Amino acid sequence: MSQIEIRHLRTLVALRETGSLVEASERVFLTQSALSHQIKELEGRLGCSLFLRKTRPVRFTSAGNRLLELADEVLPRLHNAELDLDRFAGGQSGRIIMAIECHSCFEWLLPAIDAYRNEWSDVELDISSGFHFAPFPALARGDLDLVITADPLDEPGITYFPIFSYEAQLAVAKKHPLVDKPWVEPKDLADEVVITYPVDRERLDLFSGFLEPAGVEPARVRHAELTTMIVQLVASGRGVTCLPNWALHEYLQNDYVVVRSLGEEGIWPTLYAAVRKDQADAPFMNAFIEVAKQVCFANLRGIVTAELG
Amino acid sequence: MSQIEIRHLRTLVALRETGSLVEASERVFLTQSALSHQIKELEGRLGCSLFLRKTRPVRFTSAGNRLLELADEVLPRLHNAELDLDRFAGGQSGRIIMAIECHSCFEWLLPAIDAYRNEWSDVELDISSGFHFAPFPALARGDLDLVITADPLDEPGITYFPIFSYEAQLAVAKKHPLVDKPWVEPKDLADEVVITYPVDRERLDLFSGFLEPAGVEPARVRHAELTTMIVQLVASGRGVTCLPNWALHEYLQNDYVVVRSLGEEGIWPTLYAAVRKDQADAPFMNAFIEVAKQVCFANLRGIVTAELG
DNA sequence: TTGCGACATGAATAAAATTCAAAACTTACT
DNA sequence: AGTAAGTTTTGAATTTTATTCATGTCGCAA
Repeated sequence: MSQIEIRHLRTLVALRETGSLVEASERVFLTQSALSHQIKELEGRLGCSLFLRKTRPVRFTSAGNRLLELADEVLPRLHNAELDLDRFAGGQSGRIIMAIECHSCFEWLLPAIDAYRNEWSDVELDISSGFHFAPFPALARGDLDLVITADPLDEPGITYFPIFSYEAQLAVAKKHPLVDKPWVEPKDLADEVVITYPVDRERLDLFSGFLEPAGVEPARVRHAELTTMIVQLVASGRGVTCLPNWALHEYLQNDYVVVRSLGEEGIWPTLYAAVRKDQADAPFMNAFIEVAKQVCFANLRGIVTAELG
Repeated sequence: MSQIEIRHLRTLVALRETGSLVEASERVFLTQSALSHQIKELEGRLGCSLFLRKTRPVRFTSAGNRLLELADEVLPRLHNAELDLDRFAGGQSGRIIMAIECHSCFEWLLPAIDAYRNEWSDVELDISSGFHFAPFPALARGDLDLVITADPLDEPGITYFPIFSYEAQLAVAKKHPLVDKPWVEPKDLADEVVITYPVDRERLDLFSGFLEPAGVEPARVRHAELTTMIVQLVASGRGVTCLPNWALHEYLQNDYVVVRSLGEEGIWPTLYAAVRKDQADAPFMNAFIEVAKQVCFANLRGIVTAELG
């Protein structure tokens, strides 16, 4: 089947450059005899001779020249591929396909990706929208490489890097009765309309970390896609919402809404980058997480450093 | 040293196309075990894994994808080269570097080359001007592939194909005394100025086939490069010359000169194409000789079919 | 659980590439 | 011509590598 091997191309190139089997053999770190056998066998398989040996330097036949042409096309590409692979092997390059559990995280993730791409231009980057339902199996089997999550489950083969912590705050209209309370208790929301992103409750701090533990169900849950839309509904008194403090910051500045902590201590989720163990030490991956942290701390108001929980 | 082999690229492509080691192994005519070993070893050498096996179809890592990219660049080129080499092996293609001993032969050789090139466009063709002195050693060692000669020496490893025979005729001015003789004898030229191409005497029919056997030396030998120039000198009575009848034809038509045979029978050299034995049966080579003959018989007046001498 | 399909593994085997040692050519020089 | 130096060829021995065979393991679905 496969007649020609890389080895043959290397031999022919060495032969072209040196002009004799003896010198070519030094070049490819083989004995001259090996080269003689090697080429003889190739010529046999190809059915034509590749060069004429009775001259110095050797003369290539048309067939030999055709193979040299092939070598000139192939060997540099091979070399480049090997260089790239060395970088993959050294963790200098790789692929990061991400998914986010935290809906508002797009706001800082996109700038983080942009910043990272400047330094690590040949790392393949993408955000996958396809694995919202079950990101962890996808991460484990390699469909994803990084998941932004607030719930570090203790899965084997997954490493979690903390990014930052924030307060999940309740936002209410300025004239809302809860404004008078220093903080919110779960039962305060029993009669409220709660406005959320259209995602599972487990992925919402308000439910998973506050209402469900207390067994409280709000009067109604209403969905909106965009953060501004949610805040607008809240500001006009159609309900309350729970958002990260850093996402609410600008609306607070503009005096649209009032925010209160959930419970006396407040709820302080931590965002983690979940990564497969085999990539956890790769420089390109660590660099991404570092860049993400830097971008967040530079741009988001109200977040704090997190320790590994 | 050489990490990646063609075989590896083929395996990866099969794997991409089938999605599993089992099917890929059928595709490359190996056992599943062989592929497992092969890839494991490559991964070890490269220092990174190439694909994730726990999924169907298998997922390639960035390194795996990089190798597939390489395969897509390399394998088609390899295939093309193999197709070309098949044609070399089958004698459907090759190289013809020619030299001519017969100085006037450019006149028919160039049109012959043009005609041949139409049909055999990827045969490498060239006329070498570098081996006028010793074309046969050059032919034997492969610097040349074809020599046009009138003297088929019995060299081993060389095959001669006759192209055509012609008469080597003496051209003289219309008022020259020799016009009165039906043919020329060697001694008739003892007092003449002979005009020739500036080449060795052995390559001139007049000397090698007529004067030297008779031990006659002309009064003077004068050289000119171009056939027209030679004929002009002859026409104006500055000397006589010997040229192939087909080269003289047009001047005869125009009544510039008169021609006479050398001896009663005339001298009838035959032009041969001398070819190395290993190329003597190659279709591309036979085709060239056939085309050359056709072109000659179509364009040259006065030539006759030759038999192998 | 069990069974099935797919991949991994280790030892055995087959195949190959390479080396060694010697011979056959080539070339240049005397 | 004869010889010496350098180069390629050759055949057999050897080493290395690729492949197979026979199991073993793992994940997944019934």
